[in-house]
Amino acid sequence: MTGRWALVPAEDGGAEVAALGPDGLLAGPVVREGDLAGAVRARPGVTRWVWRSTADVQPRLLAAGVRVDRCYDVEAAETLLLGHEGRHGEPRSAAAALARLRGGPVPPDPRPRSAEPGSQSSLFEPSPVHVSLADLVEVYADQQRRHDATAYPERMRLLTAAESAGMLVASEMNRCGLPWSPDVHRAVLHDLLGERYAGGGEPRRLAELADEVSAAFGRRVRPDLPADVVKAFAQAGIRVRSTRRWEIASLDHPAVEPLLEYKKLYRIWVAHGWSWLQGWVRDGRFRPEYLPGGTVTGRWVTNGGGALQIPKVIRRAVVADPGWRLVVADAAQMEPRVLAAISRDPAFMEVAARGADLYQSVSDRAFSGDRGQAKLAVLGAIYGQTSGDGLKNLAALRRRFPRAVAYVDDAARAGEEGRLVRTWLGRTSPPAAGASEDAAEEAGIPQEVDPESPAGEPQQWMPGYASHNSRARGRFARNFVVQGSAADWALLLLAALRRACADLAAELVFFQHDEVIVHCPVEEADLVVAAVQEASDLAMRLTFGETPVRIPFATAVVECYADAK
DNA sequence: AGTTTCGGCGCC
DNA sequence: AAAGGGCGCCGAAACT
Repeated sequence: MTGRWALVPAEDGGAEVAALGPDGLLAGPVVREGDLAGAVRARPGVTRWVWRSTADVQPRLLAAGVRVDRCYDVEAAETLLLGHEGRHGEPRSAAAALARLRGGPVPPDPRPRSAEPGSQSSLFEPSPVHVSLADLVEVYADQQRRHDATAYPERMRLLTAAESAGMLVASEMNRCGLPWSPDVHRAVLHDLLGERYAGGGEPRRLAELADEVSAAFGRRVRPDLPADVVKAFAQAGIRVRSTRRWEIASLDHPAVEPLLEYKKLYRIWVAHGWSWLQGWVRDGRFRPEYLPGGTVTGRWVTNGGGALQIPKVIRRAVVADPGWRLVVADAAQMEPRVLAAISRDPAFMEVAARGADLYQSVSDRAFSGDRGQAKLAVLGAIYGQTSGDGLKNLAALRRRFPRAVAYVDDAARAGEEGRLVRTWLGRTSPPAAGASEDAAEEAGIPQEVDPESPAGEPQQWMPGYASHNSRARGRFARNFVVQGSAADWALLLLAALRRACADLAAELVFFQHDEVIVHCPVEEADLVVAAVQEASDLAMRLTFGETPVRIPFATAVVECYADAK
């Protein structure tokens, strides 16, 4: 009852299970069990459960109070392996993987369903094609071989294991939910927006601000309609291209102030107002649906509820249970530190080895103490800044940290040339739209001219210039290797933290790229604070190998999320 | 009438 | 001051 076991749920609530050998193939009989959770509970020695989809199995285990240490999510792994093989668009269901293996017709993936407040199911409906345990094992064994064919098999194995751990964490957080006080939320809304009027229209404060905007223009203007606002400014003799905050803010006009205030509050009202509260918070918990690997870089997304975009003012509503605390832990300068780890730039690693503010350290070495410039330069290198002071700053950064900048420059060049780039563990960028056209154009092959475009305008792909698309792909690839490798690390962090919490009453309740929240009894708070930093250090070693780089956490123990930092 | 895209802004 | 990466969400506008 040790080692890896495969599991396939049955229609009737039971399951089939079987032990796997070192080659990933069946190493014992297929056992039919009447109770899925019971089948797992009865085999505590299993080190890793291999199944089609965590989102399919894990909710049933959690409902029965069964916890597994590790799993291997075949469909998550299929997605990553296909990506590494440069086959991003192909169906990634287990059934599709099996069909590819057997040379049969490949079924398309089920369509993702749309977000539904309060729903608990997985993003994909259950696969329409049942995959038997024997078939699943066949796919799994083949995946093991495909790991060996990657650039760095050990890293790829770590990546699929980490993504699987992320799936476990996500389904546990989906079930647990984030402690949320509807009373506090309503108080915040009332404070900001005023009373609601019957009929669902704008609350009082928004109506007042709309009136102020109209009064300033001398006519009725709807501040939520960009076209109306642009027209109103034009009539006042001010030409604006859009109504974006940065374009409006500097204008000299009495409508500006109430307009900006309106936009700020309007957003809270529509995105996190009373109807959001009604739809997404039940029994004192906000339950978004986390989707690990939902973005191309490996960052998570949430399906519905906007959990990763909770406005700061609304965080007042995130309140620990009585006698419990929220351990809010924020990784300090995660992405620059990850760049240090993946580039192995000696000077940059030295800077990133310290717990002290990284931007300050960089500025001491390269910007005569100007922290702001150092931060702009570092972020510009990671994001691909193309103009302004960024370029000058980048040159200074390059002089002091040549390997770090070269690392992202190389990625940018690969992206511009339409080549794939990978994160440290092997998550692979999708081929960007237009890449093949640009490559052909650079090779001198004429492209079809868009018949809709005006004849007199120069085409974007005129020889001698990297196209707009090409440069955009460069920026994407540049960012991909850093953001994606940071996401690699974050998965390992979560896995380690989950392990630490398993010995406590503490629960992981929130994760947002470089920030985690653990909900725990007040007595456990100190343990959890230490566990976060230990998990960070472990994740760093596991992900990047021996490196002096550290990612320190700024941690606050609070009763309310808004009181952190 | 239903579906897709756009504009704007929230988060990292 | 303006600009660069990744997302989700909402209502309005633009489509089919």
